[in-house]
Amino acid sequence: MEPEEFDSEDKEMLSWDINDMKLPQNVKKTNWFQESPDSYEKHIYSSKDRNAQRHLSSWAMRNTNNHNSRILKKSCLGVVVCSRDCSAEEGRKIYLRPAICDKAQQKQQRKRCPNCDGPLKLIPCRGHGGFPITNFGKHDRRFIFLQSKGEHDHPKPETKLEAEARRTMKKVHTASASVPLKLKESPEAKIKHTLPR
DNA sequence: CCCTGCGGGAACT
DNA sequence: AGTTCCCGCAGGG
Repeated sequence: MEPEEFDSEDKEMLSWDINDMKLPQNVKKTNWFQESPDSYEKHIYSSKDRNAQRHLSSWAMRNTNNHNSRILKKSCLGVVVCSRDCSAEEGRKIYLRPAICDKAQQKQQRKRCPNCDGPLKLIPCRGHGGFPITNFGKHDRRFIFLQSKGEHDHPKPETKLEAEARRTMKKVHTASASVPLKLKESPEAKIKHTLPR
């Protein structure tokens, strides 16, 4: 590394904070979208970047209200692991993506490890002074500013796509066996010609 | 079903 | 008054 001199614009690129009233507008090059910032990081993306728009992250992040419509805040939910710490082939561990909404999360807790069928366990994120990592995003004119605070202290869960794939997989599995199980619980649901689950 | 953003309200400082 | 968490709602996939 040569001691390069930073011109004022470069400094501007590095020194902004999501809370600044004025964010840099003369950005030369935006970052390619990076899915999973691990630690204290800041990125500037084009406002056209769909991934950046959704703040897509391999980490399971849940929206949290900071009563600031300009800045979106999200916090990390951690990762779901097998409580037996089992290993799949080649020593791979089970790192499931925590469900985002509470209802789905409770349902998820009752499920079992896809590998060894043991109980699952949720490891909360404590990477930001003992609290979950937070991500902040601000859409400003031509750019999207994303900033993460904290360093995840747990393994990374499956990506959203992997988690989705897992769910639809299961659906296929159960659909193949058109079973006459639980016929009892259907008080009002009559001849609803819909798919089970 | 589930994800995502929004915003009211409560609790705490 | 500022911040953070909890919860339900609406839009969309």
